[in-house]
Amino acid sequence: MDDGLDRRRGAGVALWRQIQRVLESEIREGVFKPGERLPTEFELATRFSVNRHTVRRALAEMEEKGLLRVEQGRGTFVHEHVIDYAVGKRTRFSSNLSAQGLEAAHEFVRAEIVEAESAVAEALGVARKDKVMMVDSIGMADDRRISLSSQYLPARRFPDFDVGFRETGSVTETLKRYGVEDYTRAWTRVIARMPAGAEADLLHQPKSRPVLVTEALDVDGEGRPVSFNVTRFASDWVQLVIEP
Amino acid sequence: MDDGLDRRRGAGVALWRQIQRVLESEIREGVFKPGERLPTEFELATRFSVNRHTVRRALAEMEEKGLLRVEQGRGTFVHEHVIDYAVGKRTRFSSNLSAQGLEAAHEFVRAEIVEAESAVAEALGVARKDKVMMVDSIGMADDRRISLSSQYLPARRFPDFDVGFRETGSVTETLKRYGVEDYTRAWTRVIARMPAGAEADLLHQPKSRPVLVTEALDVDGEGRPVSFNVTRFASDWVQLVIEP
DNA sequence: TAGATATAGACGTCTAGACAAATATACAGA
DNA sequence: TCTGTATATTTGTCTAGACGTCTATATCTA
Repeated sequence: MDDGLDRRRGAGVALWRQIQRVLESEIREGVFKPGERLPTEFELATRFSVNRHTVRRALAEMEEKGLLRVEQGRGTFVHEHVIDYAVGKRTRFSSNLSAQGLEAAHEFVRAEIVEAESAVAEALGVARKDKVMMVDSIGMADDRRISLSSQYLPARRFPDFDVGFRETGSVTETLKRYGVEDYTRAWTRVIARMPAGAEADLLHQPKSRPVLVTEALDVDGEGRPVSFNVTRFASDWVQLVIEP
Repeated sequence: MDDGLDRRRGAGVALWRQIQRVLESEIREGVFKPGERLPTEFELATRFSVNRHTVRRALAEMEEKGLLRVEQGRGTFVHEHVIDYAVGKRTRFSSNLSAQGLEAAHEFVRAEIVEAESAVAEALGVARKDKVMMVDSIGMADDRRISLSSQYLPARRFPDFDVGFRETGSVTETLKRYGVEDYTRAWTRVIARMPAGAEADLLHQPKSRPVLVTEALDVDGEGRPVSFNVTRFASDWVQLVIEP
């Protein structure tokens, strides 16, 4: 049976590159659809009559190109639509998603009045141990969990913020109730790291996949800190696009 | 002798990751300097008492991160300074390099009056088979060859352009002799491909390393095409930074 | 019925060896 | 002295096998 490979030595194209080419064209042609699991490494090795390591080399290249998501213990999946999440002056969760035809929602997780620890205090311009409202929520794109946010707001300025947020499901709408008609992004920091167990659980993702973490400050029209946000994005689904 | 590796199974960090970490910190600490060849895979495998494939896995990650240049048959080298070559409205070879503390120069290769073939004719807005001046030159950054350009200019509008170019070594200065006080970039296209044999020779690079090829049109103040450029950049040394 | 445990499935790591391909170097001959 | 050829060096490819690690599913027990 012809597996489409030119096995001659000196043919000039490594077997693993040929396998990559065949699989990439099958993805392009819709044989494997976004989100769908590819045949296992063993199955592909059998199909192409090559060693499993040869197949793994082809899959590794495709993963590097962003075509595949490879998950230990689960399988190899055709990558689905990666969300371009714009981070700029007017970073907005909902408009970021609706611009890409996705339905945005927040799932409230919990809210808590806590004492500001140092990074939070410094960002919000409050004293250490001042009360801040911490609101945890999950960002949904269509039916997928793409982010986990911890939002900190000065408790005195925004009492019962969580109540309004649960009612409106929108940060922007809730802030308006406190007279903050608009806010903008002061700064954003970005790192990548592995999620904590609870984070992975809340994001419905494996512990072995990284999260993209942003720390950001939003300020009101007078430049006063409104909220400090720590957001963990599921990095398989979201890429940040930095707008100057 | 302690090679710095925790070989216990279940230690949680793969051997190849540990090797990568050791080598990366040695590069950071200046044990291996930019441009310098690393010990061979065999030597590293012996040093760390691991299989050569394990070393190759570490080196592959470092290559992917841009830390190393790996050349079949020659060796593995610490990557040197990669030039950020800004491509925007005012793309200029010399200012791109001097902004990074590098000395820019062009080496004239050859000039020839040729008949415009279709891509050139279309870009310059001249008839097929109209005469155009084709000037080949090599772009130098300090003492390194980073680009090979074929520049096409309408021969009637810029007669003997090559003479002025050889005298000034500057496209901008030569164009001023013809009353073109300024020019801007109309469009740029970018692809990557493997070089032809002659291109690799002229760039002093192996045939096995890709080139980044830009096709670009420069226009004068009235929007009239001035030159059409095909530039092959040595992709090991140059990355394009696209400016809107 | 729910939770714990065991098993199966799938990818990840490491070793090992053989041979190919590209480049560098040494040597021979004109 | 220069060119061509042979050899050595170094990375690249492919096979093979064993075992580790993570996840999913099935089964057992309370």
